[in-house]
Amino acid sequence: MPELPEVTVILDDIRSLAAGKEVFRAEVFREDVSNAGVKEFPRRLVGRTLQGVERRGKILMLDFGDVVGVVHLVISGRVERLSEWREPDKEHTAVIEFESGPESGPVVLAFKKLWLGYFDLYEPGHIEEHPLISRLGPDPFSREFSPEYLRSVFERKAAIKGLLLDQSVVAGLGNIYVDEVLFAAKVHPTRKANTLDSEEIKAVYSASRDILGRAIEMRGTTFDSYHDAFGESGKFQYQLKVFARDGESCYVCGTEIQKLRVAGRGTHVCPTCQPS
DNA sequence: TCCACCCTGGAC
DNA sequence: GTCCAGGGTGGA
Repeated sequence: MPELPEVTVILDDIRSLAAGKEVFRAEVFREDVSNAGVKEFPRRLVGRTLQGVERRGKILMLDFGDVVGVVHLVISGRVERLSEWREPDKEHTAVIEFESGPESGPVVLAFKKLWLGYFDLYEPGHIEEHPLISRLGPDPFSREFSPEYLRSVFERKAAIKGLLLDQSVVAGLGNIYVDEVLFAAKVHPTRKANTLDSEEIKAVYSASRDILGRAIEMRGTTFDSYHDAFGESGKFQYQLKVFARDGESCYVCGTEIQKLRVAGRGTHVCPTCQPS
């Protein structure tokens, strides 16, 4: 479940492995993996050089000069370095081989399990045509993201959890980190956003930056599917206070962590620390 | 504002 | 064999 921290780590890996390298071979497994389709995908990438990488919310942006790869890993997607080229298949949904360096062998990156995800190609000037990117809210680490901003978007009676998951409100939070942020801010996920006082809004703001920042430092949260491009696990799962801890006791007060459904998502909460 | 749907593997 | 999780979309 790659959210902002995991995507950040993956991008760092891709940058260090492949930035400045030319694409030697590129293929997708199936027509629906990319908006370019099976035939056009290689035609538009081979021979181009990866100029740089960037993150927009949970989306990976790979800058190939005349072409931009827009990759969304959604839930199960991951990126892994392979030791050699292999044809894409159901598991290795998209595979890109970069040229060999003078001292290193070829760099082969597999974009795995893009089952609900995709590896779209856009022309640089047309990225905003992407339906999600055009609607993304501010990045949690941007200046735009502030307590004042949150106050303005919280003037709705929707559940706070649903709003924080909404990428047009904040770009990059997903189910794990929203639960953790709300616990840290001592706000119950079902609270109507417009009932938060300014202290609580500030707490949500600070917790978002703090938790995401620490998760990046620990190279993300690893459950079943996420590993970085070097196959390493993140360490933030050891810092989780509520997520996946239902039935266990709260580290702060000892109350049993509950699991409920909010905004259609499994949601973890300490009923004492986060009164509803 | 809510919810079924998309895809797949894994849990029962 | 059935059911569910997960992010995002599109229709009710």
